Amino acid sequence: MTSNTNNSNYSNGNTNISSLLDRDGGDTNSGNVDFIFNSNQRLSITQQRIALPIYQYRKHLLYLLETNQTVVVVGNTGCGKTTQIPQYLHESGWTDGYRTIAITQPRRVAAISVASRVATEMNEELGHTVGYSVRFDEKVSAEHTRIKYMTDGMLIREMMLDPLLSKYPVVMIDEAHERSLATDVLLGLVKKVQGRRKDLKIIISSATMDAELFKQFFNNNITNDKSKDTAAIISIEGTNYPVDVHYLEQPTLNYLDTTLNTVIDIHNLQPPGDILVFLTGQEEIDKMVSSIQDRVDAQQQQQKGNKMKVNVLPMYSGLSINKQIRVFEKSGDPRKIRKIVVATNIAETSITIDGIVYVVDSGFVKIKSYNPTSGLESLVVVPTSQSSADQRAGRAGRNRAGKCYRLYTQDAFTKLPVHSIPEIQRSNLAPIILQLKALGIDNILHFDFISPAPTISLVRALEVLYGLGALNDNGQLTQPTGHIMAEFPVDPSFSKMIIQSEVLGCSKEVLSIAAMLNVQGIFTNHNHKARREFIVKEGDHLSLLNIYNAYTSKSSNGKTSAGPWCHEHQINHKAMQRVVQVRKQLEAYCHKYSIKVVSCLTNAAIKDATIPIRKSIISGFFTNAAHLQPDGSYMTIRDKHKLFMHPTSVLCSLANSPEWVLFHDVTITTKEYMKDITIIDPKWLYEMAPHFYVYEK
DNA sequence: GAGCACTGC
Repeated sequence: MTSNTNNSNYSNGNTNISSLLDRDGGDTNSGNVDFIFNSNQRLSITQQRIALPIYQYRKHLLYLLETNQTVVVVGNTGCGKTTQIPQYLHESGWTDGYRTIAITQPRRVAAISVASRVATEMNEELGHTVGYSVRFDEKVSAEHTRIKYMTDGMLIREMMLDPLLSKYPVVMIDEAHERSLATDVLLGLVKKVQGRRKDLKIIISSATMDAELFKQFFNNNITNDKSKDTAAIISIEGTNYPVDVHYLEQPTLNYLDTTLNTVIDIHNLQPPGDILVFLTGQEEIDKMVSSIQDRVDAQQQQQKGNKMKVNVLPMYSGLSINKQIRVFEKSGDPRKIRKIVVATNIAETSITIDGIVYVVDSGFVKIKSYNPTSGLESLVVVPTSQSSADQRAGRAGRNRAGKCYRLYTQDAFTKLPVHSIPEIQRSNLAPIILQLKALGIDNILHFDFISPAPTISLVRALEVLYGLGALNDNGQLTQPTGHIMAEFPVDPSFSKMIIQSEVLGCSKEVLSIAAMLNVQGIFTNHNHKARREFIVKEGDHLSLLNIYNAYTSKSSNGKTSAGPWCHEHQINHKAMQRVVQVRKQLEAYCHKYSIKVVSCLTNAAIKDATIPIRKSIISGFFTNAAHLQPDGSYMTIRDKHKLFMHPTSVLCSLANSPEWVLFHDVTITTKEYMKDITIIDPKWLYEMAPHFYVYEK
């Protein structure tokens, strides 16, 4: 992880919110166009661009793109690839004839911020020559936009309208080494397009370790003659400083104790410089933050250790924006106060914190895992991969030479997997299989994924899609149901439930429930207090609807009382605003496909309005039905999996446990818990999913 | 009576 140390373009210490965004292009520090060199000399935009490491490779890169179909660009954050390559292509004629370069990003903030940065560099308004396209937000001009930043999910969606990507002479897939689900799908898709469009150029931006994998995936040369390769790799030297990596001599039994001791040792023995600690989750991090603070306080009271003050801060995505921003603020004079940030993996990929000199790596990460047999997704703590560990270490070398303390032995490091398991190998594949079907990919089992999706996950996904009525007996997309389901920007279970709700006359209510379930972090306290204040005895889905309706009665028609109302009921206002936005988008899709938005509450013919709503939910989530057992637990009907009711469910407060329930999802902690649960009549299962449940007397 | 890594359409 060492690289050249003789570059001089380190920036000054200003930090602001734009540091939230982990971008290359030299702006990781100030986000302003004018960033300041150590000589305090302000440079013109042109001078800044020329100073970026990638500039020296400009000609070579353009040459490789002329002579290859695919170019893999390897370069650290900071080398300028994301902001500069599209401009080089634009300047050298690739966008002539009203053509556009597409650059995909795994995250929406990144797409927007890079587009904004590049527009500024080109002295243009955003949305003219340079634009972006992300969910809920788009700034592009059909006529003028030549460089378009977008999320990878958005480009997949565009392919439904234009399968050959005919607008684009070049597609650049950025941050491909992160191997997100959407990136992996996109890699397979663009390779397929390249087979039909020899003129389509692909640029993959990747970290060092994966470059060869990407090259081989796109290389069409079947001979041994390397001069006939159709893919090439170019390495850009980065701007990172060397990082000294330290390992434990003996493995630790308790990585949390070792983390605490290591942080205190660094603080007492090492020169000024901020510390970044990698742990696995919220609870762990909050505890560690107070332990570190307590230890430092204690030793200062005894007048021992380092007299420097500390500013210990947590960082994880569940934190409110205001608290997240504190991580990027200067703590004060770095000689007098040391900032210690305790973070999840969010600090490995999504954000860059300035001024970090020491990294403490626990060696663990919490990731999503999927069990195709039970169909359940859960979160598990696992050791990191080598590339992940190197990425973490690199966070210490952004401003000057740094140190990384790995809380495991060097031997253990060599035994770690080189790469993390790509998301596609640990996810429920039903949503992406449906999208691929809609893109005309018939033989899913033979789709060319860069890393193969597990066959059992594929089979399970096909089975669920068939059960939902999206695929017919021949595995083809049904008309119009399957096509409509693929278009909706939610998982197929949700789109099925929405389509069904029109038939049952309750689409207005079901849209609200779908939107509520699609937004995270609605409740601001642990026990979900508001659920009980808005309890509906049939269960959580209807209680969520009740909360949504109560919220909109406060927020609609220009009323301004929604904020205080949210605060009073311990509901996250930002999350509710997003619910409204998601619901609006879903309703727009309903109008597009002539799905009537009707209410069952105003329909006098419906005696119990909760019944059509609950039946609609079953039509999408019929796999998640469970039956009460004598010991108070539940057993899934499908594969006899033992589950418990989560204490935040409103059904927990009932005197008697309901016999039959439907749950939205499962979380595995001390036990396996069902979350968002609704009481059902088992007869409805046969009614709504006859192909899945057979009636037995 | 528990507590949720990170994203995206």
